[in-house]
Amino acid sequence: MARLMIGDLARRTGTKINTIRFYEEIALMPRATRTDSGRRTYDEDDVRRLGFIRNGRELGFSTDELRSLISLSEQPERDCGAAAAIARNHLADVDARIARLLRLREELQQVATTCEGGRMADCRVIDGIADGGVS
Amino acid sequence: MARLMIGDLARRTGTKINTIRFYEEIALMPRATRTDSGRRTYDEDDVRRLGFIRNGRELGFSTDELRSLISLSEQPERDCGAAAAIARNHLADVDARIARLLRLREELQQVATTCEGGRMADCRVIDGIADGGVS
DNA sequence: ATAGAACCTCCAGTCACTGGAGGATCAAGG
DNA sequence: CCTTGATCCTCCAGTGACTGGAGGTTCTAT
Repeated sequence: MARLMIGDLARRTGTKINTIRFYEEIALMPRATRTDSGRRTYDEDDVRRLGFIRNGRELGFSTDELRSLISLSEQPERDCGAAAAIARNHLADVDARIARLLRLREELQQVATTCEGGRMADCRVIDGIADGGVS
Repeated sequence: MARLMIGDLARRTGTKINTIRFYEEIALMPRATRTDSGRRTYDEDDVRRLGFIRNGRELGFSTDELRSLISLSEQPERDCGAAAAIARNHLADVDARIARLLRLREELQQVATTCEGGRMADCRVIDGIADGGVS
């Protein structure tokens, strides 16, 4: 069972070494076992856990959300509804952001096409974004 | 011409007072004119500008992006083509953001809906995030 | 024996705010 | 005129999620 050094774990998961240490500090990763000289060592479970964390972060989950998802997953007998709730909540967030961005997109497009070859004084960019799709 | 106090501007734009002062500090808002006793006063232009900033921020534009858009708009004699180019550029940004969020949404929805009322041991939320959409 | 890679801790900085302490000023009521 | 309470001021510390670097130790290979 070759134990992994922090650099190996970093390469395996595409995570910076400092970030791994940071995750340990905020208890998102468990406290790593150490060699006699004090170096952190890891195993395949750690690779999976860190992989989960990285994916979760990329999907926009906060470290708090990930912490609760992880601790939930460590109680295999518990009901899964809480985990689903966290995901649904996050989904609602994403939906709202998409909706706002679509409105902005429309504004920007209008702005970009009606603003050809005039002077800035007549440029609708600022007003367009100032309205922010709250039209 | 009743001048607005910082609290009025805050209410009008849904911005916290401290945030307005912070925007002044980082030169996103101009240095406010002051009363004799040192209180900041604002007018309708400031309301519009702050509205623009808030909308832009909510839509994911950095303060740097907002600053350049604003400074462009403050050169009324300049050719508007530059602004249109920047607007198109931002449009491309927004398109990319929307596309990314739509992909994210799809994954999240799968994750959130395939997990109804089981045990954590079988929870699809955890697996879904762990897979990170590499499905 | 030694070079250099990889590790360690600790700390400062980033971005975009947010909150609070401690103090000044203003408008209204008594 | 005085007091009360709201509003304002400056300054500073903290947040989340990292990132980077200084200064020092340990491991591995030649």
